[in-house]
Amino acid sequence: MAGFPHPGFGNSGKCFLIENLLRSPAPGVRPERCFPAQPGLMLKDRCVSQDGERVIMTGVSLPRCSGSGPVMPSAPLFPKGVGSVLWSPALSSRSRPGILRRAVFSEEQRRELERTFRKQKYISKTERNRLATDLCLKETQVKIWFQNRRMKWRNSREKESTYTRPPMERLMLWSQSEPADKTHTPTQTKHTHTHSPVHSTNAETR
DNA sequence: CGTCTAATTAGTGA
DNA sequence: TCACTAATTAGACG
Repeated sequence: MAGFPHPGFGNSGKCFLIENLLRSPAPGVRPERCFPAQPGLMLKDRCVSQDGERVIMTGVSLPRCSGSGPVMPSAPLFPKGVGSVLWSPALSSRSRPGILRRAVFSEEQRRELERTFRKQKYISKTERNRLATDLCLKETQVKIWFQNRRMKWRNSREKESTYTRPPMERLMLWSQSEPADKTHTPTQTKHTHTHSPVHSTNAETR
């Protein structure tokens, strides 16, 4: 397979767009503000909302649903788990194949994630759970974030060492920063706590 | 339009 | 079944 299981998706997939597929005027939606006072709020001037299908409000910026954030609307728009994207549970992930909803995490959310990442490149289940609830994200999102983050981190290190280090040294660095063997689940943290692999200071972000 | 990055897919391992 | 990597797709944004 490896291709795209869904026709009309993929390379030229933009042919029939969401707009077409699910066009909806979304009358009650004010494109110009997802939330008051939310800097983390991406989508500056559009908060696309199509039928509630794709309201991206990333940011709802829940600086912490558990109360410590600047603003939390009294009514939790996201009952849970959707700190960043608002999609109906019915169509989570793949109920609408070919349509990718991409959340944009708020600054707060990222900061927290980054902070955790700096300490541990691999997150344990418990930590993940905690972080997720803390940031009003789904566990999956946290997981994915860490995955992507690791990739990014690795790539950047690789590049860096490609230019600055002799090959041997690079290898050594690798063995240091990777959790023993990278090919299999480093997260044997099944129920134990994490094993912070090495906090290699370098969780560089732009 | 290029970059960043969230999400998806396929393949693998425990 | 779940998590991981690697590659890829596609949305947000400068």
